[in-house]
Amino acid sequence: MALSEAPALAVSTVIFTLRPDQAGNMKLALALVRRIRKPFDGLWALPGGPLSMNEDLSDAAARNLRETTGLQPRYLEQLYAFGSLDRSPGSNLKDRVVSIVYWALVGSDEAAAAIESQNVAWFWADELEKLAFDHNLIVEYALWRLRNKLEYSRLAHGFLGERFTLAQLREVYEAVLGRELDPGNFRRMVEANGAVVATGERLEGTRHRPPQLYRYDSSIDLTDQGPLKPSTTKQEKKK
Amino acid sequence: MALSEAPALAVSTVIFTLRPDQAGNMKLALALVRRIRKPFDGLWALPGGPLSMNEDLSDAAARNLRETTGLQPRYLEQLYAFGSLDRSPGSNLKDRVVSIVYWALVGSDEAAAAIESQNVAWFWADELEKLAFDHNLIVEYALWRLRNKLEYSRLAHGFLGERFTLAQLREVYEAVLGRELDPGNFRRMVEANGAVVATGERLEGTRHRPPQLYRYDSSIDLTDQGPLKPSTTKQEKKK
DNA sequence: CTAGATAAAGTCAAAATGACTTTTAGAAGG
DNA sequence: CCTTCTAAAAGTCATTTTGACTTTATCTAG
Repeated sequence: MALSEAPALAVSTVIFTLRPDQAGNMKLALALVRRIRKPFDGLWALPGGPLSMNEDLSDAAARNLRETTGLQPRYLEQLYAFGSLDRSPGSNLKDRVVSIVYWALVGSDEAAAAIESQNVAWFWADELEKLAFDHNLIVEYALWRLRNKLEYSRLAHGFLGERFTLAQLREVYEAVLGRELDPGNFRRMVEANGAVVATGERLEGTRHRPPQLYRYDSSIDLTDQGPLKPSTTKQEKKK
Repeated sequence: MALSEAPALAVSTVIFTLRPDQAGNMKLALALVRRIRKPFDGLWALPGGPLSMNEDLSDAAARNLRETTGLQPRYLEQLYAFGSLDRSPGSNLKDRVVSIVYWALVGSDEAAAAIESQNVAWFWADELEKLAFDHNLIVEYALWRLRNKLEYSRLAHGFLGERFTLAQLREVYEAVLGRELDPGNFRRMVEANGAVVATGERLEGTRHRPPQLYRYDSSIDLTDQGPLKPSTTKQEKKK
C-alpha cells in the first residue's frame, strides 16, 4: 500500500444509451452499478475504479464500460476531473480520490444485449434517484454536455447503426433533447449540414412511403474529440 | 517517498492575458516558466506542480498562477486532464504524471505588474516556440476553448476592468479571435445579448465623441463554470 | 380502389447576419 | 467661432437562417 502523500486517482464513466420505454418511445438511459461497500453501501453509482500504472485514461474508461456492460463504446470523451475535498463526506481526508470522468455512447441495439444483474442496471436519465458520492452532479453535467454537443457534431451516430432513416436520426435528437422537432425543418438542417449522405437504398416493409437510408459521411469527423485526437479531416462547413 | 503504484497527479495552468505589442495593439499572451531540471531542461513550460493532499484542484491552479505571476485569476476554468503514457518520452513509466490543466485569464492592467524574470516570462500566443512535454498541444487546446467560449459568455470581462467602452470590449474580441470586427455589428450583437449595460458615464479626454462606459450585468453569469459552481442565475437569452 | 400513414418537397414571414452609410459630439488648431 | 479630424452611435439594406406550415408523393393494408 502506498503512503497517502497524494490523492488517489480513479476513472469513472457515464454510459449512455437509448432504450424504448413501455410505449415504445426511445428514451435516454444510463448504466449504473450498485455499491456493496462502506461509503454509500447499497446506493447506485457510476462504474469506475483506480487507474492502472500502464493504462491510458481513455483505456481505463473503456475498461469500465466493458467490465460493466460487456460492450464497446461507440463514442468516448473525457468529461471532467472531479477533485473536491468533500466528495466523500465523513471519510478520512487520507482517502481522498480525484476522479477523471468520461462519458460514452453505446448503440441502442447493442445495449439491449448488455449485462444486467442485481448490481448492474439501466436507469432513465430523467428520473434518477439519489446516487453515491457526487454522482448526481456528474450525471447532470454529462447530460448537459451531451445535449450541447449533439447539435454541432455527429454524436447521434453513437446511438445508431451504420445506416438509418432521417426519422430514426430525428428520434435520437428528440430523445436526447427531450422535445419534438419538426420533420421538415430537421431534414433541411441535416441536408444543409452535409455530414449525412443518402445511400440510395430504402427501408421497406413500412406501412407508408419507404424512407431513404442514410449514413454518416466518414470524411467528416466529430468536433472536439478532445485535444488528443487531432481532426483527421479539416472541419469544413458550408459548401 | 510513496511507492509508485499509481500515476502521480499534478495541476498546471495556462495563464492568458492581453498585452500591447510594439505598435500598441492588444495581443494575446501567456505566462511560461523555464525548466531547470532534467527532462526538457532549459525549455519553457506551463507553470504547475503536484497537487497537495488537502488542496482543491482549482486552488492548486490559482496557486500556480500566484506563485508564477503574483496575480489573482479573473477567470479560472478546468481545461482537460492529460494522462497519455508517452507524455514524457524517454522517462521511466514509474514517473508517469497525470496533469489536470486549468486555464486562467488575468487583467491586462494587472499583468503589466506581474513578476518577470530570467525564468518567468510572457509569450505571444500565436508565435510559440517548442515547449516542454506536450505543452504545445495543451496550449493549442486552451486557445481553442478560449476562442469558442468568448462568443457565448462574459469571458472578455476577465481581461477588462469594471467599466469599459464598447471599443475596448471589441478590442478584446479582436485580439482573441485574431480578426477585425465591424464596430456597428459588434455593438448590435452586444446590446442584443444583454449581458452588458451602460453606466451612463462617459470616457472623456479622447479626441473624438466621448464613448459611453459599460459594465457587465452581474445578474447574468458565465456559462459553463463547469459542473462545480451551478449557475446562480438561470441563463436567459432574449428578453 | 380507397384509406391511412409518413416521406419528401415546398411556402412564407420573421429573425439574424454581414456589409455599408449617415449623423453626432467631442478635441485641436487656426 | 469656424473648420477639420476622429471615432461614437444610429440607421439602411440585401442575404441567410429559422420556425411554423401546407402540399404532394409513394408505399401497405384492407
